[in-house]
Amino acid sequence: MKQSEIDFKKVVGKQVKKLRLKAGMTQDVLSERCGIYRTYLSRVEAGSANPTLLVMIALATSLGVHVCELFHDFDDTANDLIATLTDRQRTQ
Amino acid sequence: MKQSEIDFKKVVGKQVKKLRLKAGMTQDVLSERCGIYRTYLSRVEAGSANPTLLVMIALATSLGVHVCELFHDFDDTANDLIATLTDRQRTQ
DNA sequence: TTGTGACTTCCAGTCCGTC
DNA sequence: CGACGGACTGGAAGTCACA
Repeated sequence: MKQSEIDFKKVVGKQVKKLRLKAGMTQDVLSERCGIYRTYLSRVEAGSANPTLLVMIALATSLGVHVCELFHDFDDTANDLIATLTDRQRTQ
Repeated sequence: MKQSEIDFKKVVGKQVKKLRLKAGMTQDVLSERCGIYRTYLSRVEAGSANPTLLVMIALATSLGVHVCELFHDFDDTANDLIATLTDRQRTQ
């Protein structure tokens, strides 16, 4: 697996954790609220899991935020990637 | 499966398709560029697939947009959901 | 060019534990 | 309360034929 992929999962995980703590919830409460398993939520927060679209939507709505919020922090990483790809497009 | 879940996948799929056409790519080109199979991309666009975080990031970067763009259109649906959940929090 | 059915493979997600 | 490990099952993801 590429390094960037690990980063993406880690960034999303950290964001989930941050928002969860901000909302004053335990993993137990949040996991129950959005219908996923607590141990799996733990993996998501740790950045070792690769959650699906529906899981992320469930997390976002249970946290009371828009899905975009989960991706908020890797703007820089993402923009770098986009720049690289745009570059590649231009030069080929 | 709940109706709302189908909607979410459909909305994301439509957004991918819209952005792909806007970039003037065929499914074949986009799928190759982000390393997923064309027929699977077709299912994602149709809203029948439930893509993972890494797939969506690959799609977004290959399309040259931020991941948030993929969720752009279901602001209303999402906000309704959040409102419902916030309500539930308040009343329990 | 794209959509879909059918099939396989492997990981997302569940459930049990321990520390 | 949360991290982590392992074993298991269903579904994400990969592949091809065909319309």
